[in-house]
Amino acid sequence: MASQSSQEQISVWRSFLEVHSAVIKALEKELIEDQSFSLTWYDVLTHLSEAPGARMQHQALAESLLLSRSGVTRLVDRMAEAGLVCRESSPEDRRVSYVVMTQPGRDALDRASPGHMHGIAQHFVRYLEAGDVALLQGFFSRVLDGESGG
Amino acid sequence: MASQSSQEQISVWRSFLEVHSAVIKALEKELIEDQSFSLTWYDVLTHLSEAPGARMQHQALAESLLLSRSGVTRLVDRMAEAGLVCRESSPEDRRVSYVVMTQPGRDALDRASPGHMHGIAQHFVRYLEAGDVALLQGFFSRVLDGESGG
DNA sequence: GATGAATGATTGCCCAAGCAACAATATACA
DNA sequence: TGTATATTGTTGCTTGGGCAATCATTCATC
Repeated sequence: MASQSSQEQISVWRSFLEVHSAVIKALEKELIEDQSFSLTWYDVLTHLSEAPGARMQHQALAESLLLSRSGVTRLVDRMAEAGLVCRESSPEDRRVSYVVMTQPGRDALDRASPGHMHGIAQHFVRYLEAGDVALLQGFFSRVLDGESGG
Repeated sequence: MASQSSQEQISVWRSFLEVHSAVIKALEKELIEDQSFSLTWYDVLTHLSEAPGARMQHQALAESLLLSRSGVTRLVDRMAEAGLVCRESSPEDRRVSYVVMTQPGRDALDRASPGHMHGIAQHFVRYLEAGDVALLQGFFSRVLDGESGG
């Protein structure tokens, strides 16, 4: 499309960054105030809850969370210490260890979820107008398709 | 608008996060490979270059960069050590110290800028289709207006 | 089957950033 | 004028995350 970026297009990019920062900060703050855990922890729990058996390999979790493997190792350490997840080693492949959501983890997610959804609605979704959803989703999908392949 | 978030709206939010992560990572990688400095440094230089006299107070810089004051102190320490900026204390208010872009800083920005602009075009702007710019800018502006005020 | 390459997770080390406490200075107001 | 309050920047401490090296295990090839 645009081989040279107009000022307006750069401006969209900058606004994108500002929106990200502002909304993330608001959501993180609320989540910590309400549940005393971070957006990252929430993300882990969400991904686990959507995975079959509420269990995922470290590797897969790292990819989903867009984090490095070592980051995930440490993250899981902390969450395990807090009792929200535990590790289980695979009998088939003794290198892999699964991260499994515990009942307290499930409870924590259930407690946090309504508030967080409300936060997303409040700080982001409510600014969407008719037609925005489809268009934004289209744009984001194109970016993700294009970027994942290189 | 939507007081309860549909699945599609949440999905937009998630895609937003993924796009941010993917694009930031790509840009950061390129910038570091090409110029061996980070997106944050680039941001500092950009903001300084747009400020009158290429100088800003720490405070103002922190607000622009969406960073904490202490973060900026340390950031400026590193950039000053690299020679890209320097500090100047204000004669009017002896508490404030200005961050001023040096000539090497200007040069670094000039060297980095074309590549970075190209990166933004490549990883973000080129996925914009006709009509996207206005709509995205509208949405982002509404979010920023709404969020800055509370 | 043995041996070299690939893969999964962990560890050591480092960096960047936030919070809270602080020092220096400026402002308000009594 | 003098004292309380606010503001600016810095510092100590902690945290979260990345990269590269490592260990254990599995796969591939011979």
